[in-house]
Amino acid sequence: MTLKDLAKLLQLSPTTVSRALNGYTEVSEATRLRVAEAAKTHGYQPNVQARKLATGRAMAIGHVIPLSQTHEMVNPTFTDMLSGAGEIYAAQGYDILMAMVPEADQEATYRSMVRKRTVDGFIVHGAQVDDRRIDLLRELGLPFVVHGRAGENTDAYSWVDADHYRGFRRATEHLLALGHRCIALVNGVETMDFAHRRRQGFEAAFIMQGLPVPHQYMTSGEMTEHQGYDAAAEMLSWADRPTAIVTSSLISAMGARRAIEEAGEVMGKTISVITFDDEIGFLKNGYKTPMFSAMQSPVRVAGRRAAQMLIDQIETRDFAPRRVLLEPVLLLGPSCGPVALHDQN
Amino acid sequence: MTLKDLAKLLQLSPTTVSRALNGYTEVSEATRLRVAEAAKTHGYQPNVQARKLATGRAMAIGHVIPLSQTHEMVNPTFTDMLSGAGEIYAAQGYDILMAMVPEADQEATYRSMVRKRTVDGFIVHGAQVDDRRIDLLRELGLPFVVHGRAGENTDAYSWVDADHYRGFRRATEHLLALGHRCIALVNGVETMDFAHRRRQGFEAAFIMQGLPVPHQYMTSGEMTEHQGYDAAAEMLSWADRPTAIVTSSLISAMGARRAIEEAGEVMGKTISVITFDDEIGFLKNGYKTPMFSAMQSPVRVAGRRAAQMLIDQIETRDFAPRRVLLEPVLLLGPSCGPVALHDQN
DNA sequence: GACGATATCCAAAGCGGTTTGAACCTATGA
DNA sequence: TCATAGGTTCAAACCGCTTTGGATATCGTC
Repeated sequence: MTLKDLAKLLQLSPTTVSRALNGYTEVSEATRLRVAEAAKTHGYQPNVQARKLATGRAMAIGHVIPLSQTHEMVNPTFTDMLSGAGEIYAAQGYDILMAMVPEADQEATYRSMVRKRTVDGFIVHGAQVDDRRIDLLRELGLPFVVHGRAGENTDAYSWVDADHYRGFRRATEHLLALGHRCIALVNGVETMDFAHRRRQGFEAAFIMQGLPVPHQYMTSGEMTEHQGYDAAAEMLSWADRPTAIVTSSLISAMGARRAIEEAGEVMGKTISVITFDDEIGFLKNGYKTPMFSAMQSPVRVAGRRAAQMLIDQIETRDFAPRRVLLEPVLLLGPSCGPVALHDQN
Repeated sequence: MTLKDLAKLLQLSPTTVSRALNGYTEVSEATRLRVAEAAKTHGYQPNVQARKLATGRAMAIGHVIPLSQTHEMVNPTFTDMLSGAGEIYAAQGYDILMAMVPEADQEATYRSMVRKRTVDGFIVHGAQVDDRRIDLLRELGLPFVVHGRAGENTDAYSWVDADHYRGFRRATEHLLALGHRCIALVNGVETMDFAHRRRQGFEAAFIMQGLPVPHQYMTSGEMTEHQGYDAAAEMLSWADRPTAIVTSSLISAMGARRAIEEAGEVMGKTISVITFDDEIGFLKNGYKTPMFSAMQSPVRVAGRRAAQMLIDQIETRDFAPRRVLLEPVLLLGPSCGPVALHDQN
């Protein structure tokens, strides 16, 4: 059942039928209804490829996911980000065109998607402090929204990001207020923009109170269980070990907790832990009550916001930069306590 | 730069240029080279929409990811599965069209993708024991490959799956050989086909040795850290507690380990743990040495196999069912030991 | 009654490829 | 020498939709 068939059936021209179905005004209400009804009863479904060819629009959004070169690993937050975005796309008739490619092939992937006209815009994942993709995409001309930011100049493109700086500053201030001074940071890889901002927030908390930044307690790496474990185990073996740990993901926090327990310490009593929590589906911070004190910022929400922002740009053709900064919620759980308790150490 | 432009430039007809680029034989080698060169230097890239319209092929594979109705959560293995498949797609010029939709909307999503001709085939994720999607897809007529299987009748469709039954049987036999008799199973949701098979494997190990199946130690649920923790914590509080635990995912195993340590037990000494490990990127079973004894079956490999299988079917138009059963590797780590040590309990 | 405005509809020309059917050469064999 | 076959190339139709630029009918207005 093509448009032509339907038109013939209705004794109308394809033009009119097309217009009737697409809500143009130059069609009488009567025929519009007639067409709509016929379309429904005959199960007419426009051929998407043909429409794309005619309109030049792809009705699809490109998501190019970087694979970390070292371990071909995908950041687990990506799934939830995408499912958030997917809700919006589904509602507005856009498809998700996905590619998971190593860093090195990214530029080629973007270029090819643009040349092939296979998407109307991009969501950029895994923004680095110094991210060449921003310039590339500006050059390519399609609208895009960055999940995260890339370095200092954040005016020239659209983005949706959590306020990692404030989150980590506030978390650190919270620990300082509890009397902690030896606070460790188990951060993500700091070429990633979000990790860079988190580190700055962590440092700012000390600086603003005139305290020295505890560089000796600051580490960074891929956010795995083992990273948290190794970092915590190492530092807990020191004579001047930290009394509190700030981690960058729930999964590192779980590793840190393991090291803490193995060292015979008690989380929340002798060692405090606070973590960032993206609230991804299969890794909950506790079940009924929270397991860790945490800065929460649901990545699913970021996905929704980014998707809507991009679609708005595509449909209005207004590519002026837009921004959304999401404030993490500071959730107090049982994993933090005052420093006083472990004085005797 | 369209085909027509290129043809004019070369003083050839669009027909010839098209044929030259697509490897038809009715073109002399000389002109083929000339065309190829011109295409490259002028950066000609065929318009995908136009080609799709003309050929009727979409050059895209549909991945419809089910969101668990309860928590809108996505199985974390999916990312790695997809990145495995992505390698194959990229090499063969296929795109990934993705949709994450709640159970309830799945049928509609499949139907719409088929009607809109937007994909050439499907990969089915998250197969259930009783999965209506199989019949639906057979009815829809596009080729598809199931990641996993759906119940007993596995002849009528193509699939790629790990041998969950054998994996769990062998793991359980291993524990039995170590003298364990009170063995717990912390399984996934058993409406999922893989979880169902795992349970059967677990039971078979007992049955084959004439031992009673320890139903009181068998639980199932969403495979989260908390699931592992809760199940282990609960059972360890019993008088006749288990001496070993088989878990369905690394993440549940981590929860179980937490409960074990909190209970003052020592994993691998007083309580043994063995787990299934999909080898997903960000959740490694240990770093240099394994953390858990495990049945390993990399989901990334399953992704590659499934993708290749599907593409073969699409390109040969031979939809006869094909199957790949992947044998899990049994990896012995420090989390398992003989039962003798905890006799005094 | 003529005219412009408005509402409604349509033929035909794209969009950018693929594919069918035929034409044109050139070499081969009778 | 001519028919035949094989190797190359092309014009034109087609895929199914959108959109441009009228055409036609209706209506109010002067």
